[in-house]
Amino acid sequence: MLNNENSCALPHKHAENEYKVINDMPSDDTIRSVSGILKQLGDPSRLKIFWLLCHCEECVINIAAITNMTSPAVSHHLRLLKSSGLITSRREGKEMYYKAADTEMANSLHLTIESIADISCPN
Amino acid sequence: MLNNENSCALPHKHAENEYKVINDMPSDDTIRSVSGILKQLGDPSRLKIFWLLCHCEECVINIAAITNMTSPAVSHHLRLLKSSGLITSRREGKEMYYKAADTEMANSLHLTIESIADISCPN
DNA sequence: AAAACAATTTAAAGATTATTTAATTGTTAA
DNA sequence: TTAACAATTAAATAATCTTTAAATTGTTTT
Repeated sequence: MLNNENSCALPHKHAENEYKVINDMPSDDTIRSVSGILKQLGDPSRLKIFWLLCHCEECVINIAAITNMTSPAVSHHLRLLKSSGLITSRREGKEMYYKAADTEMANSLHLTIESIADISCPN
Repeated sequence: MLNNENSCALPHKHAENEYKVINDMPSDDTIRSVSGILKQLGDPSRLKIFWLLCHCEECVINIAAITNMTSPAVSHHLRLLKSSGLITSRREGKEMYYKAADTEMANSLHLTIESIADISCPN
């Protein structure tokens, strides 16, 4: 058993619970997965797009117009958001419509965003 | 009044509520602020450090040992987390001790992280 | 005061990511 | 089937960020 109180792998011994904490630590895969999701919304352009798509369904050129970005840039971010499972798309004629995914993850992140906005910018 | 139903600034008119949504859109400052916070935890190294510091107080070399990083790298990430207000520090002798800030923001983000981990990695 | 330890800073390298422009694909309407 | 519009892709550039190695600062102990 590694990282227990006897093997004493840590340079210093401080807290009593620190080896228990290390044992409960999320795996690298979990860390990567969670940070991968949060990274999506850590970019202001994508956060703006995601917020918008939480509130209405829109086509690419409208998203570009609303967010002051070019279509290719929007397309790039939409692709990332979609492959993270945060948004979905459908085609109708010439246009692609995007909206926030109807999932626990997307809904939960939407709430988190509003909450952070309230806490950090209490206007 | 810009972006109302008459000025018709959008290339296409789709949803009925889209101009209402645009009017309610968070300011660029708010978007930057929220994405700035989320970006902190969008990096796997910082997420790991923050998770650890949500569960115990630790000194820099222990954090480095636990996360398999060098001290300078840890120091760099600690500085970013601290200037975002997510962690605090205190000196005791030669060592600097870090832990998660006791704020609504830090607590809320901790819950969000655990929630995302549960949703995306249901082990 | 010197030596040892802990942490930070700096500068540079390496890696990743965002944006732009141009070209291309897909769909509809003339 | 050609023209027009919407969206994506590709290549290149620009910008940002992470990590490393070396040097420096701060604190304690001998």
